[in-house]
Amino acid sequence: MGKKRVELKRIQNPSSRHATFSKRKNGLLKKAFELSVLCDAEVALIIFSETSKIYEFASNNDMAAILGKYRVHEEGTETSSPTSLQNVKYHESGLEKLQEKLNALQKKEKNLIGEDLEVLTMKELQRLEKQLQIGMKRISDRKMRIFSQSSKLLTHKVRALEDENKKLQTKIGTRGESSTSVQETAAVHQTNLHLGLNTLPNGPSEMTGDGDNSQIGETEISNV
Amino acid sequence: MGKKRVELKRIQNPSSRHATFSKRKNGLLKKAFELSVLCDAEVALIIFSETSKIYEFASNNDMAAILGKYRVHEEGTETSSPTSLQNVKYHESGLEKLQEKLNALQKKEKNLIGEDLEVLTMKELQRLEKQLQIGMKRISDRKMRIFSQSSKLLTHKVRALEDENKKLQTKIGTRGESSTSVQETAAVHQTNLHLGLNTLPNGPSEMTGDGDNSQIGETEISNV
DNA sequence: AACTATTTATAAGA
DNA sequence: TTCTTATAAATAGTT
Repeated sequence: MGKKRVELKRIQNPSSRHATFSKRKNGLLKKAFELSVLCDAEVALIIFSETSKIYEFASNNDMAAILGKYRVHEEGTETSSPTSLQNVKYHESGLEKLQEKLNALQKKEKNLIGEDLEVLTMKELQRLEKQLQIGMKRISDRKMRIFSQSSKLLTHKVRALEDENKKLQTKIGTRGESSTSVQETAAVHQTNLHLGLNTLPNGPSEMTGDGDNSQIGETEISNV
Repeated sequence: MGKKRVELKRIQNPSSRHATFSKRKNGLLKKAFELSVLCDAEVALIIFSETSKIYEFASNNDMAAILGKYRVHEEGTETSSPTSLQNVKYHESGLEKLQEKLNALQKKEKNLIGEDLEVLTMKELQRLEKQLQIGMKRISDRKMRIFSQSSKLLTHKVRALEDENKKLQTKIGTRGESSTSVQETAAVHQTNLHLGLNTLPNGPSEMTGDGDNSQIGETEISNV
């Protein structure tokens, strides 16, 4: 519900993702509360942000009660056998699922760094390659931004120093020789920066582009 | 959001209360799902109707994981804390450490696909880039190997067929016309293979080369 | 369950 | 974060 229809997938831009999270989290909490009041329902809502910050709502302000009730209901649903005490612990704690998750992630990561590729199909390899290209592009962009920022800072510093120098010179009444030396210093900085960029394995814009270079703008750069 | 503004209190009329419950419950579940997808957040939502019918949503379809994480967070909040049975279980099972491992891995993976780069230093970015390049190279090699292998197989097949065909021809005593047809068949196979290579997003040899393509030799290829 | 008139939520931008 | 505004969504009342 905004100025544009939004696609149902992870919002790529981190800052707008966080902004949206903040807004929608509040909306969700509000609606959970409303449902509990209007319809006299028991509602428990737990939200973890990307950074694992927690937000919660529990009708009647009693999370424990609802979670307890939930567990009872789950027991009725369970298909599993009369598990041993060990197994109960294992299952209840969610260790099993976590372990699986971890394994999956480890496999994925290995693939990303080019290991254990033997089991992958051609299609999967293509997908992986694309993913890596996107990663490379983003890293390259990020590096560019850092360079831009440091270049900006240096330029500012140089200008400030130049100004101050001029003032000092007029104050003292000495003129001529040192003025050029300052400008040379600035030139050296710029040259070094430029060389640094050129030695990068890939120029930021030469990647197999998905056309999304628009992020590199003045405003973004200032966010470094 | 309807024809009339609604007061925030229990809806008195039972049937409209139930109707509203049904509608809003669906809305809430939908929005919980959306938040989890759009913002990559972990969301758990449990709803009990007046009649204690249960409705639930858990991001990643893993309620246990979120409730587990919730318990851990609560621990940090608790003023008193002769840890509950649940908490003891959590620690005993080593879930906490696993959780940490998982978090670390997730961060790493995000970096690999070019997300959350903001916190990284230039040095880390460089290292990451190198890692990705290695991954790309290995994937490229792997693709080459698969192609080589399939090409080899086809060549063998073609030769075998050619041989058999010749034998059959001499046996029957028919000569001349079909001999060329066999060679045409072989040519078609080769052409298809070549086209297949060309339709790839990136030709195997056009990668951002660091010049080290020497590993792809006959001996290596036969190890596929 | 479907239909709309309205209210709400929220995306984008400052 | 918070505010504003344009617009998309949710949903109250009704059939």
